[in-house]
Amino acid sequence: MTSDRHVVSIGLSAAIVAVADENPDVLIVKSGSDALPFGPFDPIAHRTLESGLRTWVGEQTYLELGYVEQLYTFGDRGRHTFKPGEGPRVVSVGYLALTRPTGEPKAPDTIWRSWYRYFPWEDWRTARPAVIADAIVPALQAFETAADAPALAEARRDRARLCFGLDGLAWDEEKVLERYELLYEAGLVAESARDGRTPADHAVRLGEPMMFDHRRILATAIARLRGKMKYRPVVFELMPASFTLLELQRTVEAISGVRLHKQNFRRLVEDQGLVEGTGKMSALTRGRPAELFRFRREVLRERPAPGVRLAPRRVV
Amino acid sequence: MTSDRHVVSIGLSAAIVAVADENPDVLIVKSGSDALPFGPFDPIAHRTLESGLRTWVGEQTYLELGYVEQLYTFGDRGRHTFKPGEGPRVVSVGYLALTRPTGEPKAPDTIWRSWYRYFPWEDWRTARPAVIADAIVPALQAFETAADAPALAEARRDRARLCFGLDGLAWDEEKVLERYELLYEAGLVAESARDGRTPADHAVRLGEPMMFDHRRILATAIARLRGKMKYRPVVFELMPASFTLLELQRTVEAISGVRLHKQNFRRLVEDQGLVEGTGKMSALTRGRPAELFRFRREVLRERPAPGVRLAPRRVV
DNA sequence: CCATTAATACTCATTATGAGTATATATGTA
DNA sequence: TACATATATACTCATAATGAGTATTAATGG
Repeated sequence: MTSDRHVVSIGLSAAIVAVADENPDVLIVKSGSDALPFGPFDPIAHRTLESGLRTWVGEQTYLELGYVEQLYTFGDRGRHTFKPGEGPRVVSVGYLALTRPTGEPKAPDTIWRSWYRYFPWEDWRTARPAVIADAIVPALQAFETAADAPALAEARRDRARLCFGLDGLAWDEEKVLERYELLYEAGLVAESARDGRTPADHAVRLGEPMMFDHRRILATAIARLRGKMKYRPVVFELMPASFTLLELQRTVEAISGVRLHKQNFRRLVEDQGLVEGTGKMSALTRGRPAELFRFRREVLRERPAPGVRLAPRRVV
Repeated sequence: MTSDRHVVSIGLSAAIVAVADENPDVLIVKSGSDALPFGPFDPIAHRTLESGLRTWVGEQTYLELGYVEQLYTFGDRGRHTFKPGEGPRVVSVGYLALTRPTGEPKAPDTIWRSWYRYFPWEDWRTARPAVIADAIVPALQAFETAADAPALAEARRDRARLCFGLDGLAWDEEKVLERYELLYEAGLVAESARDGRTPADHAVRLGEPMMFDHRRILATAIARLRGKMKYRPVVFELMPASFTLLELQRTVEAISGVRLHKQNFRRLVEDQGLVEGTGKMSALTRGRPAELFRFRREVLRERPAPGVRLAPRRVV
């Protein structure tokens, strides 16, 4: 049934995320270009893919992973650098893992980096990122014009509008992967030329590139986390045992990339029973001291889909 | 980097779904026990996993797949029947595919079957399925009692409550996989004993079993479709070019397994701009003739997340 | 003392949702 | 023909959820 021509090897990659100082950090291995921690799956040693991942991530990064979620399995030829003849084809399984901030990583050549370094157009917390109007919109317009059929041009135009919220359409913070794939197809990220998809003479190189298809995996991870957060209390995997409501809000904002309405956020989070006051006060604030809250685990037993639905603030 | 001990072979399985006569049918291959169409991924012939899937599904079932979505990659040892020594370990990638009803399948040993045959507890359209009160609740109670620690017993109790909507909790039609996994762990499905997870002398064998981990893949497919339908117009992949609003509603109900409030469903679907009237009337109804509608493709360019959010009917 | 910063408590309009009622238009049959 | 039955479609109405504030309180640093 399974002859030799069918064998592949499986690579496991993890987007390991922590939020520190209001930045959504991802663990990066510096090996030439930036890479996600990754390693081969050993079918003899490990019963499941996830246990394989946990093991070598532990060995390689000295991190104990808490929350782990499988994202997607990528098998595209041409988006992985292993050349034909160098052994079996690699199929990569991407994972999202959450952890609390740890300070400097203990493993060599490993650092925490804000994911907005790789996706500068995704951070709308202070303002609409300038790169959108300055570089993305004109480049996508050129991509539209370069289409060899009117229907294709229109389709490209529609994609651009929906992905980047043009012509008054709303910005959808969950469309991270759609945006990256559009930029990839339009030849606006370095990986696109590297994979031979577009000529190497393009001028626009948006965001920091990553090794193999790791930026695509990271885009998938961000999108999944932004969505999941709204109906599962996963943010608390990133928080310390007690925190102020503003700290919680800043964490949600760091991930979603948008600012929220403070009073409504508080109402939401309390009415849903996601947190409970500890009675203690935070000492480290500037204004009026805030109460420290903790995650109410019981919410998992009460509500079918408890999460931090976003209550965005009007754009000022 | 990738030595021989790391090679595996990849199996692709597809839950191919069509709705006919108000039944959510899935394409089944009869080969001993019921199986999903599956085949090995050939890394030499195919550029992507999805193109590999489309090719051999086309060859094996004579179906042209329209909508295809990757579900999950399972690598568990012990949930796949291939024994050690029989070649490389198989990692299976599950897919969901949607198609319009085709009548009898053309491929040999292939039939359409309602998915509720495998998940009888998931069909709440006429009433709460009797199997829940008759078999599931008592068996899960026994499973709770059999726990060797009070904390474990309580955790099992909570899972049962949340999964099956006990003690007045709401039924969440999306928790299909959670329910199946709970029944699997509790030894209440045939696969559990087959995999050696539970003693073979258990009396309860809920639903029709499937080969390998195919029932788990199907559970994942149902859950994904039930969720996705609410924010993406995927139902229309299952509908003919024109249809009455009741036909559309019956399709949504077949998938979700719950009855909807007719007037509110109509309001939702029209206000969202998901459909538009064709001006023609349906001839095949019993009561007052209904207008025929068609899917408004433009909705994809207008709304960020158009879908059929469920407006459930009060349980009578 | 007061400007600044943040926390927390309320208010209010608008929209979305759930559950109907009312009426219209077919078919089949007494 | 009249009416029972089955749908389709149009409206209504109360309640809940959401978005956008205003108002008040409590700290710190000159």
